[in-house]
Order: sequence, then C-alpha cells, then structure tokens
Amino acid sequence: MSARAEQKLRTRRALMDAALRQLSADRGFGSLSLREVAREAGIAPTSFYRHFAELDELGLALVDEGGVALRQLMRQARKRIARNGSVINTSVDTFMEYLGDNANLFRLMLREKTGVSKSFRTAIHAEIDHFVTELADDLHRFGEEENKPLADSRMVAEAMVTLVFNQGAEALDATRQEKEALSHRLKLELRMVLVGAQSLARRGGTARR
Amino acid sequence: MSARAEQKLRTRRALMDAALRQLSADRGFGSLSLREVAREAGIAPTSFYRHFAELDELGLALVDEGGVALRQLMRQARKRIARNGSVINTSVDTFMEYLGDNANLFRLMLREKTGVSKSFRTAIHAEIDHFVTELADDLHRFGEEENKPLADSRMVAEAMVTLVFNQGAEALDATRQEKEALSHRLKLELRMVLVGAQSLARRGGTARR
DNA sequence: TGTACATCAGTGAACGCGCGTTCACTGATGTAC
DNA sequence: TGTACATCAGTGAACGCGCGTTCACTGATGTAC
Repeated sequence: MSARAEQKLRTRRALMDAALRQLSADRGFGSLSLREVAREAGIAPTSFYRHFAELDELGLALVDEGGVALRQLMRQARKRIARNGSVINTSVDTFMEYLGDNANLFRLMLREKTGVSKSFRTAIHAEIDHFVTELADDLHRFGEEENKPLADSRMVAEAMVTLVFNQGAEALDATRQEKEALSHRLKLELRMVLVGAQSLARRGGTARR
Repeated sequence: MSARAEQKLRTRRALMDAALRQLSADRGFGSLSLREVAREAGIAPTSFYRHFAELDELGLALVDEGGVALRQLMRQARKRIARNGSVINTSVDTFMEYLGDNANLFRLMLREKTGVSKSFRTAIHAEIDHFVTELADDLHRFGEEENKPLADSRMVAEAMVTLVFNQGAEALDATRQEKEALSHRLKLELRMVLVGAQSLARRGGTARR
C-alpha cells in the first residue's frame, strides 16, 4: 500500500475516533456536526468529503465496527465458557468487560437502535439479529447436550439479548458498584428466562400455539 | 377561570400537540426546533416564551403526560384482569391498545429513556420506576393468592417491563400483522419469566444470593 | 537514475440558511372604584 | 353601569452564530518512460 493510501486511512481513522470521542451520555450522534468532527480530527471541514459523502456514512462505518466488536465478544465468551463452564455468569461477565472497553461504540449502537435514522436502525438491527441467531444456536445445542430442551430457542435468545442490552445501556454510565449490582441482577433475570423456557418445554412441547 | 387564562391554556396545548405531531419514526425530539413547533402551532416564535422557558420544558411536560398514560393503562389493565382473569394476555393486549392510541407519546418516552438529555432520562426513569413498583406489588399479591410465590417480584417486574417496553418500541411502526406476531411472542416471553421465577423460588427460596 | 506529467488529500474563502433569543410594541381582557 | 388604569398573550424586526456545501487552488506523492 502506498504512503498516500496509508495516510488517507490514518485520516479516516482520526475522523472516526474523533466522532467516537465526542459521543457520551450527553451527546448523541445526531447532535454532532461535520465541522465539529473535522475540527476534533484536526482537518479542514472541506477535507471531510475526501473520506465520507456525509456524516451519516461515518456513523454507519462505526456501526460496522460495533458489529465486529459483538462478534468478537461472542467468540471470546465461547472460549471462556468452554474453559470454565458457567454459561450465564461467563457470558454476562464477558459482556460487561466489552462494554467497558468500547463504551462509546456500544452507546452508539444502543441509542441509534431506536434512533432517528432509518439506515442506522436497519444496520444495527442486522448486527443484533446476527448476534441473536448465534446465541439461539448455542442455546439449542446446549439444551440438547444437557437434555433440557428449550421451547423455542430463538425466542429465548431474543428475550435474553433484550435483557442484556437494556441492562447494558444502564451499565454504561454506572459506577463500579452499580455495575456489579446490575450484573448480579442480569444474571438472575437470564436464569429466570432459561429455567422458564425449560419448564415450558417440558409442559407443552415446542409446537405450543 | 378567566377567558384570558383559558386562551393561554389552549395555546399551550396547541404547542404540545404541535410537538407531538412532529414526532415520528424519523423525527426525534432533539431534531425539533422552537421555531418549527411555534410555526406548526400557528403562533410567532417569540410567543413560545410566554408558555415555556425553552423547548426542553415542553418536552418534560409531554413526559408527564406519558406518565399519566402509563398509570391509566395500569388501572385499565387491572380492571380487565379482574373481569376475565388472564393476567399476561390481558396486560399485553391492553398495553398494545394504549400504544396504538398514544403512539407518539410512547415514542418520546421510549427514545428519550436512553436519550441525550439528563433531565429527560431522569423524568422517564421515574415514571417507569413507578410503573415497575406497581407491577411488582401486583405480582407479589398474585403469587401469594395462587400459592406460587416469586423469587424476587421486584426483579421479575423489571425484567417484564424491559421486555414489554422493548417489544413496544418494535411495535410502534409495525403493520397490524407484525403487531400480532410481536404480541404473541411477548406473551410467551413473559410467561417464561414468570414460570422461571416461580421455579427458582421453589428451588432456592427468596434469600438466594 | 532522472524527467515530465498525473493524481488527489487537504485547503481557505465564500455562500445562503434556519436557528434561538432580545426588544419595544400592541391591543384585548381584567380590575378597582 | 361607566371610567381609568393595569396586565399580559401575542407580535415583527433584528441580531449574531454555526451549520453544510461549492469552488478553484496547492503541493506532495505516484507513475511512465
């Protein structure tokens, strides 16, 4: 890769980092301006257009990175579960760790999931959908192995992801202490869903309507 | 009340309605402008200040109305449950009905719950907290009556409200058909949580740590 | 290796626009006597 | 009931500001020979 292309990539990265840095509890993506992001990245406003056609395009690139983080999180969690077995505890701990390391990226995903821009919503739903699908597979496999089948592993996965992401949103700006309480509560809630799903499967089978 | 005061209230209402009318899937409260709301309400921009000190103050007034709607919803659901008994089904149906009747009000609450303004987040969390508390009381009472106690009715209530509100957000812009699918799924998910909580209570008691 | 030309990331001036907010005002409604 | 004055919701002009976007440019890097 040429020196010129490398420099261009570096500037692109600087723009994305600048945007991420400005996201916080009090600043959503929608309140950023192109000029502000360019300023923070140390380039002229007009140079922005060498990298993205508009600000939203940069935002969607960030959502992509969020998706990558989610897949990495899942891989990491699986590895750890294989080692120490406690599925729910390990998953939640891994999630919370990722949340801390990528706070503003997750903030973007969590907020824009119900945000104002259709393309953001669509992109984020796609990432979450992928996440749910993988989790559903895991749950299904897990259920078979343990001989405790689930009523509908896709639905269980969706409920779990909903709970995890919502507590995640709460955890973003919580103190260490609050985070621990949230973790504990989240683990119990997930256990409720899992046990409930097993119980319903025993009672009613999978074809319940 | 004097004719002047009545007129003032009417204009205030017109401003709030104008703001509500402009909220949609593609317009968040943050993207509204004072001038735009005033224009839609049919008054001069400067007249806005006769009613609110700033746009956010109008938004918080709307959140208050959302809280009223939530309490009304709860009362309505209880009345219906007393009549026909099916707790989860009746509650979800009532919720979905309210959602349809107050779409933009709920949209505001659901979005600004994780939104950009601290005062919005605080106000909305207070409303939801109140809702959770009432639900927890109901769940507790219900558990005693049926002799199926719950492990931690507050936590169960929180999990349920999380699921309900998230499916609610999805339902806001869904077709009638999608709404029915969402309703069905939500009812199953709530049943999982409830059954799971009963099961965990039987196994581990309430003092589980 | 050296030369002539092409590419293109980054620039600075300029534009028109809608915004929030201030100000002094108007005239209908309310109040005191 | 009539009169004189006070209140105050609504107004229109004006302001300064940051915004997104265009344009023609510069000069370092890349390429062909």
